[in-house]
Parts: sequence; C-alpha cells; structure tokens
Amino acid sequence: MSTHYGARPTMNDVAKRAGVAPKTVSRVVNGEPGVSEATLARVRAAIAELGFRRNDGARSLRSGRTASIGLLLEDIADPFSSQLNRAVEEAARSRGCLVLAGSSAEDPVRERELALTFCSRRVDGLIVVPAGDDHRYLLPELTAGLAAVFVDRPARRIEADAVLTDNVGGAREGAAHLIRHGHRRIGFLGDLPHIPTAAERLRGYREAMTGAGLPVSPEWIVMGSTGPAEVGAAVERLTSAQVGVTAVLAGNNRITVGVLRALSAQDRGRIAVVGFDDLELADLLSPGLTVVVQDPEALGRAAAELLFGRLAGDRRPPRELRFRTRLVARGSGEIRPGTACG
Amino acid sequence: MSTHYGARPTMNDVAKRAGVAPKTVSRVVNGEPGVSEATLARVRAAIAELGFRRNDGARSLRSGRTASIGLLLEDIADPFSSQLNRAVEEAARSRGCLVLAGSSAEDPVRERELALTFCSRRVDGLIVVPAGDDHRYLLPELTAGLAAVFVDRPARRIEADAVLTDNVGGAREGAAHLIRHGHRRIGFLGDLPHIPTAAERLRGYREAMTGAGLPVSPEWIVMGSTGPAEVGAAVERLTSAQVGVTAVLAGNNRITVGVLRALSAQDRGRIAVVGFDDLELADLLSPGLTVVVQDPEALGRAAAELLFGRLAGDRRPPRELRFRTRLVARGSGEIRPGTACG
DNA sequence: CTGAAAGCGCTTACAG
DNA sequence: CTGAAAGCGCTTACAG
Repeated sequence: MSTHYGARPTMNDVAKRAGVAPKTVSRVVNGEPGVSEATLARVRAAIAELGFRRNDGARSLRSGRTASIGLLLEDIADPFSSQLNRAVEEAARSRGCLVLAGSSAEDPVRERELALTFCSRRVDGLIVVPAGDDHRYLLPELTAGLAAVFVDRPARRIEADAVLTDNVGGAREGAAHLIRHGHRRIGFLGDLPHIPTAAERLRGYREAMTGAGLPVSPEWIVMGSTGPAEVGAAVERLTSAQVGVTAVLAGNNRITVGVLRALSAQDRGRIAVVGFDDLELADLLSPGLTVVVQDPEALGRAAAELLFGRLAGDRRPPRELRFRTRLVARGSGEIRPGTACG
Repeated sequence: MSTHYGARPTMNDVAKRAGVAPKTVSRVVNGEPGVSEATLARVRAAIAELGFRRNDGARSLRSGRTASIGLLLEDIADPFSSQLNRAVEEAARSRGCLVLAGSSAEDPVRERELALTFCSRRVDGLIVVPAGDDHRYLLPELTAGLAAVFVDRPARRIEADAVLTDNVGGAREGAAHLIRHGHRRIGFLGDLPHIPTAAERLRGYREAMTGAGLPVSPEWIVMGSTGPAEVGAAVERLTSAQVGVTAVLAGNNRITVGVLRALSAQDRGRIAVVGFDDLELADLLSPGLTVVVQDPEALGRAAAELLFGRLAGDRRPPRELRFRTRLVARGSGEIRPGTACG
C-alpha cells in the first residue's frame, strides 16, 4: 500500500511495477480478455501492493460516459421524493450507475441551476420532478445527447418522456367516494393552481361533483394554503356553520396532515376526510385515514427504465406514462354527514 | 447553439471562435480577474453562440478535486436517512459541492462496495452511516487524502471522526419516564445487538432499571425482531398474563410502528409505550405517542461541518460528537399500570 | 497476447 | 492583460 500521503498510484505506476504497458493494466482492471495468466497475476499483485484504484473521472473523460444520472426532486427528505429516490437508486445500481440527487425546493431557479450543474458533471441522463414551467434551457443539452425523463409533472415547452400519476382520476375517485357516502357539500384544499398536479386534482374534484349533479360553491375551494396555520384557518372556515362543509378532500400530503391537526378530536369523527397520498401510521389513527394513494416507487422505477432505455439507444418519440391511483378506505372517508360522534 | 447531434463544444472551440487562447476562455468561465472588457464580451458571446458548458470531469482530473462527497445511508428512503440526506445536501450546496448518495441496506458487503465505488469516483470526502464492523478497507483511501466522517455509529478498527446520538442516555430517559409513571415490569424491543446503537439503547434501558432498584427479567427483552410479524408475536407474549409487562420501550422507528399495530385499540390505552425516534402523525394518535427523539438534521449538519473542516485543512485528531436526545411526552408514555381504559 | 501513440477537455505553472 | 506548453489518468484505435 502506498504510504506517501496524498499520492495516489496510477495505472502507469502499476504498469512499471508489473513490467507491462499501461494498456495491459487497463485490460486487467476492466476484466477484458486477452491477458495471459502469468501477466494477469503480476498485474494483480502490483495493484494490490500499490493499493491502486481506477480513477473513474479520467476514464469518463476518455470514454464519454460517466455512468451517473442526475435526479432532481422537490425535497429529498419528503416521503414521496425519498421513495422515488430509492427506486431510481435501485435501478441505477443494477446497471453500475450512480445517482446525483438534489432538491429544487419547488423553486424554478434552483431547478435550473441544479439541472445545469448536473449537466456540467456530464451525467448521462436526468430524471426531473420539475418545479419550473419552461424547460427550454435543457435544449442544448438534449441536442448534445443528454437523456431526460420527467416525473410527476410533464416537461414544459420541450418534448420529453414523462411518467405521471392520473391525478384527475384520483381526485375524482376521492370525491366520488365522499359523494357515495352521502356528502353534498365537500371542500377541496389544494396546492397553488399553477402546479400541474394541483390543477389536475382540482379538476378531478370538479368532475366528480358535476358528474353527480352537485353544485360547487367557490367558498369550498382553497388553493395554495399549505402551511399548518393557513390550513387550520381554512378548515375552520370550511367547517363553520356559515360554509357548512361536511367533508374535505385534501390535495396532498402536507395539506392532509394540516387538516387532521386542525380538526378537533370531536370533529375528526364528524367531518369526513380523504387525503391524496398515503401517510405512515394512517391506519392507526381513529378513525383510520382514507386516502387516494399514488405509487412513488412505481413512478421512479418506470422513469429509470425509460431513461436507461434511451441511454441504450431507444430513439422512439417521447412517451407519456400514466399511473392509476388507488383508494384505500380506512374510516375517515366513510363518515356520513351529520354523524354525531366517531 | 450547436446543432450537430452529440457534439459538445469545448473551450478550444470557444477560443477559436472568440480569437483568443483557451486559457483566456478558462479565465472567463471561472470568473478569474485579468481579462479586458472587450475580450470578456467576445468570449461570452462565443460561449452563448456555441452553447458551451464547462466539463467538470475534465476540470477535476487536472485540479484533483471533484467537489463532490459520497453519502452512505442505511436506506435512502427512511425518514432518518432522508432527513440526514437533506441536511448534508444543504451544507454541500452552500459550498458548491454535489452529493452522491446510496443505501447499504444494512449489508456490510454493500457498504464496502459503495464506499469504494465512491472512492473510484474520487469524491473529496465520505459521510458514512456504517453497516459493517471493520472499516480498514478505507485505510488506503484515507492515506491518499480522503476525508471521512461516520454518523450514527462509530467507525470500527480505524480512527475517524464520528457524530453520534447519546443512545444510552436516550434509552435511559425513556425507561426512567416509564418507571416514574409507576411501571416496574417494562419490556424492551430492540434491533440486533451487534448493531452499536441497539446495544447502547439496551444498556440505557438496563441502567434505568438497575438505577431504580428494579429487576430485569430476560423474558422482557427481545432483540432482533423488527419485522411486523415478529414484533407482533413479541408484543403478544410480553403483554400476556404469564409475562405481564405493563409498558414497552421500543428501540427504533420500525419497531415502534410494529408495536402500535400489534396492540389492539383497547391495549393501546392500557399498555404504556415509549418509542425511540419520532414519527409523523405521532401526535394525532390516541393516545399520542411518547417518544425519545434524536435529531437527524443536526447529525447531518454536524457531520458535514466536520467533513468540510477536514477538507479545508483541519488536521486535528479525530473527534467524536455526541448529540443529546429529547423526550417528547404525548400520552402513550404516561399511561399508568393497571389503567382500565385510555 | 501485448504495447506505443494520441487524445479526451480542462488547469497548472509559467513567461511575456 | 494574454497565451504556449505540458500534463491530469485514463481509453481509443491501431499495429504487431
């Protein structure tokens, strides 16, 4: 093992020690055929003695592939993102590929900066949960050979592969579930309407109401209030005597948590709630939380499959995959209007 | 913008177009001083026209720094790991550094492979939540200048910085809390005892019992049963009339969830529970879940600070940081023995 | 089965 | 303020 601090042995060092050419060391390191047993042994010994480890950066510079992909998430720490992250990691790992992941924090500027930083690192491909609404900044990179797949929300102003959830259908199903249990005055709390998923879920809610012949009062819809305090205020207003909503469809994870916290223990047995996205422990609440679930692992897996397909030479036109949601009934969505106590 | 598919413009291309030397382009791209306004403008124009983006791989090869660090987690998707991940990402981002993250899945072989893969990528440093019990495989890398910080569990058989949770103290506090509420027969469910954190938490439990002059029956301790079914069986046995435990200290997140699922709604108001690690929605359960919390963000932040300090030239002897836990009482830990109903 | 030469795209260490 | 030369550590594309 090399003991000179800071000095890393190179293939050249190994070659000299083994008395061969660098190319022969390269063959051994990469498991290429055409090396005699005797040479193989000498080179391997030299590698072990020097503690040699191939420099993948140098390799990438010459070969043109970095065997790494960039993954752009909204927030690496939230459950949706981190489950997607794991699915992508798994797919990458099985192909000897590493994942550079980062959070955009729902900020288009940060999305763009991170995406282009990944491009400077010459990732082979990009999987993006986009925050922005204009992805033309990727055009030069795509032209230069970058593969890109969008997840959860489609690319805007460019053509690209996308793996999406059927948000309209999911929200429709959630609202229809509440209608089926007797509700006519149903509130919808969603994220900012410029976010495609939020707009789609709102549309699904409206479709279910209209489809059942029910009116929708503008008072019942609150978009863009996702912080705990704002959700609390919204819930209080919606469930007040004046507005008189008997059920709430929550447009995402964070909003659902806010709604649950805002409802008093008593109201939790009185106001029906359906959430979009699952939560750990949701089944242990009383009543259990009824949710429309999407499958972040399936999204991540599909996105990775698409991406690696592109990297393997797939030149077909961009594809759009839609994943269905599933309604999981656990109690909170089955409360009927006018129930005195849960 | 270059339109020839697959061809990326280089600094040389930019230099030719602007009529300057590559070194001058390098100065402009890196914001170095000593370039006249006129030259600056010409080079910038050429960069924009060609759609040039610096190849960071080539840069790293020459400069010797990749501006990236490797992060080795147990499972990128679990809340502890993903919160730690975000804290590390944030610290790295503020220093223009990217994070390569991967999961060891609690497998020493996979830990080692991933760590050495990161080394082949020439990450500047490594933050590791270790799975294995021998880290001498990192010695050649450390000698060559790699910085490494261990988190949650210390390095084994090598000297390295570590950022840890006070597991003994945390478990002691959790058990003492139950004792203070009148329990004498307290069960402990922990992970495999060869995992340092699991062993420490068991020790804290024992210390609290002994410190209060209470006996500990071997029947009350179950180590290594972390799957839902196993935890269920363990809980059933512990709370049976024969064993007669009135309270349970759950040694980690997954075990806590298992315990809650295993307890019937009635038993949830009868058997006291304290969990190690917080859970989302823990406050919305009935009773609310009492937990000993650690702070994964603080661990991640501290580990990153230590690492970047080393990269900036800190040559002091390895340090060990211990973070205190905090007990959050929400109801489940305050149930007294013999309570008929929650 | 083995190797010599060139080059990937930058930065370093100079010189003027 | 600007640039020519060399080199980072590999692999490519040959040749023998």
